[in-house]
Amino acid sequence: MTSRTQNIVDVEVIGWQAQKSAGTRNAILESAIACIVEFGYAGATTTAISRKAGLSRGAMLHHFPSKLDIIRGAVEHLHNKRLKAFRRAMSRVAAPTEDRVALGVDAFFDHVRHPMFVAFFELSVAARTDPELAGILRPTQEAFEAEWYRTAKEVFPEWQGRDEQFDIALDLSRYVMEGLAVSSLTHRGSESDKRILKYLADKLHELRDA
Amino acid sequence: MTSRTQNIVDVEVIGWQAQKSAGTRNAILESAIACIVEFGYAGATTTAISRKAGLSRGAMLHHFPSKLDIIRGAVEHLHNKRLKAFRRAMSRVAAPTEDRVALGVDAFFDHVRHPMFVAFFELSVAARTDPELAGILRPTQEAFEAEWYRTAKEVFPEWQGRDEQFDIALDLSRYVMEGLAVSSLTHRGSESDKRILKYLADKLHELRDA
DNA sequence: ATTGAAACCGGCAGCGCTGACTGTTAGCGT
DNA sequence: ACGCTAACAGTCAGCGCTGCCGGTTTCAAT
Repeated sequence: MTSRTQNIVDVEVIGWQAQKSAGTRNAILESAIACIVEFGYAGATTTAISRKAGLSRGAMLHHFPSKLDIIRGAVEHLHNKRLKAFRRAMSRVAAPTEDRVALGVDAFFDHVRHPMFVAFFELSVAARTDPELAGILRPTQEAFEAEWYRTAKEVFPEWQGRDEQFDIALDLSRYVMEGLAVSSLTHRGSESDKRILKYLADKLHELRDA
Repeated sequence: MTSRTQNIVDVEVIGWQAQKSAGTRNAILESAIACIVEFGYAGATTTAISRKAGLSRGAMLHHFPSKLDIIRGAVEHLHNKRLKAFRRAMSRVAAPTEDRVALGVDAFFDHVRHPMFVAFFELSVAARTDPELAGILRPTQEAFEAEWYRTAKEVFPEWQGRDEQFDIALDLSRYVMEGLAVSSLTHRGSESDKRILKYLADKLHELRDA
């Protein structure tokens, strides 16, 4: 109870009441992400975003002067959420369990099936033909990729010294699971996911023990 | 010479001179595909398509009354081209060579790096949030996928009887190479392609000889 | 209580895209 | 030679999206 009160006081001190409309910013960014997932990047218009966020377009443009500002904010927001989710998942994998490889595969597959992945995917595809969006996205993607490699090395120390095999394992995992995810997005969801994931886990074990 | 004259006569008989504007239809469809690759599906406007095709918008709308008609035609056009290219590539793989698996990997990787794949990819992504486009695309995708499985079984008869391994090999190939291709589209081209492709070929050999 | 800033709303103009229209030219059948 | 049809050009209205501006309410500070 004390800490909760303290928390409220903190909020009141740091940001004054009106600042609570940081919640509005948050709602706008969440809405933008939801619209990208639901309507695609081209269909994520400012009208749709403001409506789903529950305020008028004019009010939204008060917080974010232009559409690109919204996108910029949404990318950053997504990046933070994705990093946090990824670290949480990885901390579970890091625990000393019998088969951490299988856990890692499951974790990464969960990540790749999450709506956040869909949003990043849509953004990436749009960025291919939109240099401005590409400029926004590139640093974020590189940051996540670097974090991914770093964390993977950290979580699987037993691979130390077999860099070649480890890199292959990471590439293989990434391509198989991203390919799988993209396939299930564009074509309809497949039925043979389990089979190929089991094969992938087998091969990762081989690469580790070779 | 005779055959050439005969040919001209044939053309004149079957299709009258004005029918040569079937070439115009072809140019429009090629332009549509090029625009999808260059500007993305959302950026492939009728204006851009007509300009790249070298005629006025009004003239283009004479051949294809609506934009969706153009897309329909472009999808069909793409499908035919892709099937032909695929069969040509597979006929080379079918020849009795020392390592047909490696040839197959190379062939499919070429296919996946071809602009046609980019076009289909853009269309697939757009179709995720565009039911009408999805309706156009689905039969085509399924037809190609079916042809892919059929041809693969035909080209690699030595796999006969090991259906389980064969299906895994096909899924693995597809996901790895599509994942690779998509990655090189959205992120920048990677440098470790060769390494993972070599690993893939190794594993395919194992699956064949296991 | 008054003032000022910030959150919010509604409306407006500009722009690009689509689809439909009218007008022009060239080739084919009779 | 004549008329018809089809390929082509150019223009127009309608529509949706973006960005901006004026107006209103709410809240904190003095």
